[in-house]
Amino acid sequence: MPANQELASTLSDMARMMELLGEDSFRAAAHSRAARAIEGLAGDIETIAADRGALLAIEGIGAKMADKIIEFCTTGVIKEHADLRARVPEGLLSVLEVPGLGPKTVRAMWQQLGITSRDGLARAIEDGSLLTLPRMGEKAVAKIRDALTFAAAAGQRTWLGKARPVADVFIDRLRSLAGVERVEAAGSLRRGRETIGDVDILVGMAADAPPAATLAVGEVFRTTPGVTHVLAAGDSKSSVMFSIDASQGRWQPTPNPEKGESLPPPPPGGPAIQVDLRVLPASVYGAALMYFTGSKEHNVRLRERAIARGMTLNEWGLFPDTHKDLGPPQSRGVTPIAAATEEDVFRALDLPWIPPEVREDRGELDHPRPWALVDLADIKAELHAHTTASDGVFTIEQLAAEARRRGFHTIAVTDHSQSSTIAGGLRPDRLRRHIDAVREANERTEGITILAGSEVDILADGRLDYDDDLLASLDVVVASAHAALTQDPATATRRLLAAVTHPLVHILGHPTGRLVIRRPGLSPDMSEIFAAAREHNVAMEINAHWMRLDLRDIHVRAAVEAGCLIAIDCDVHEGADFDNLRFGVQTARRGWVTADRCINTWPARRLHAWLRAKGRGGQ
DNA sequence: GCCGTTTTCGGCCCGACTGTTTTCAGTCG
Repeated sequence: MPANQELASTLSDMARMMELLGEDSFRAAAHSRAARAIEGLAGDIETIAADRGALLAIEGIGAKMADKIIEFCTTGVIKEHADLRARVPEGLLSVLEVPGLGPKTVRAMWQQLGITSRDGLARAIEDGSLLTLPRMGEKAVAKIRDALTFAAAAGQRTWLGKARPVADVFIDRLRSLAGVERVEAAGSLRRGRETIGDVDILVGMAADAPPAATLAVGEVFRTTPGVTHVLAAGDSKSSVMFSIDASQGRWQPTPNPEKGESLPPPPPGGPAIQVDLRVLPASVYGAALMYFTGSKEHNVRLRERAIARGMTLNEWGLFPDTHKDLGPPQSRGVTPIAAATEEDVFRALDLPWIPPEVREDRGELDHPRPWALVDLADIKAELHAHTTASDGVFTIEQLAAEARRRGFHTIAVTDHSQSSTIAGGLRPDRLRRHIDAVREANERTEGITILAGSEVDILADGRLDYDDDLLASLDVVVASAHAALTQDPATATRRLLAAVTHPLVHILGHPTGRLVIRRPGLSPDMSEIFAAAREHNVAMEINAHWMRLDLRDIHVRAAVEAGCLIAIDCDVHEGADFDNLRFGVQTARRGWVTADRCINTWPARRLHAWLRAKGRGGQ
């Protein structure tokens, strides 16, 4: 595990153990906050920690936390973490992950009943001893039993590309119901995070809609085909489990039984994701949408800002006082300053509308206004696509026709190189013939430019998979690492630097080779890679496939700050891959990419000139 | 444990919902 991630997870574990031990909750929260801050860093924590001042400059990290981080970076452990682990049973943290169980309840289970694992909890349910806990009745126990059954699925996050279609099923179904004015997905899905915990659907009802219409929305929601279980069914709030397709496309794991490998068992009831519904008046939709879009940390910042201006912000609107001792303002008849639209609420807080993707408490409230992030409609070129020559399903012409249909002015044919044998990589002679075929197709085709390229392997030692003469005959060179993805960071850094500094490389394809949830990939020193990419005028790819999303959001942000160009590519193998573009664009937006910074938005003339300049003494 | 256009000490976001209770504790987002 990369050091940043390991430190973040250590601090996060410490926070949860402190909660279980009943220690000061603000102290625990401070550790959680520090963990998040570390997770959001693009730079290597071990480098940063060499300068104590740099650590202290990170928001949420003070003197004591800095010492713990330095201790981690120099010794590999934090003594306090070990002390906490000695006091908290191993399996207790997994009990805390069961939905609906919080630190207070789990602590009571542990202290009063000796429960230290999910198995122990299940036994206490069956023998009835759980009922002896204070405030624990039949219904509460039934809920926990249910949650335990679904914990395997519910505790797991899933891929953005798996969750989005689920949201669309519900949105399409609810949109046309009587009284429904607005339907949208909120939460991490709207923010475009690479993994999704549950899907949040928000429905805004017209002012004249009768109460029955609201109830009908809930009913239709809960009876949607694909719903396997109803978790909650209130008037304005419902939760269900919805079955999802577990396939992982061309990355489907293929275990080798001879080596004793097997797939993990599916969770009981099959793979599923939780979907939550909230129904509210359209007159407060904006405030509610902000609230349910989050992130939680972003919301906290906004509320603090509201308080500093003598106002209160909640999901019902922005209110002109802070008398919280008198009860919620909306139930005291106080008229909100703003509530109907997000724009209204932001404006009343002296802010421009903030795109959902950047609402992560990473400085977005201090951004010089207004926001002008790259948009889906800005993308006019696809620079990474495969044909039947290697492992794609389209011929050159079919690929070009599909790209033209989607409004692109340029499509680059970049089949695999010889070392990617499993993917049907092209030997040099085949590539030469393929280049000729692409050029001929380009001559015959109207309305789009077809470029001859290659996705050339970066070999383990940093050499490219074709010689320079062959590479120089291509219009586009995407250099990608496909093998040896478990190299140590220093070796990986040298390897990728060799590719980025190669004079004929245009784009560094899926730079780390990570797969979301599945595989960590390389962990080179990204700041070195970005500095070299800027100097050598190489674009860093955001691979739009939801399994990859590589570069990831925080690296995109660092690349932008380093002055790099960004490419957003679908890595097309089949038609559906074009549809992943929205995930790539969302990831770019999460990294604060403007349209001008993204080469896929450039007009044909500018893009083609940039490509030609490489390797011919230009730039 | 962090942090400061109210504060270097004393705060730290806010409301809905649920299930348990006769006024509230815990969890969630």
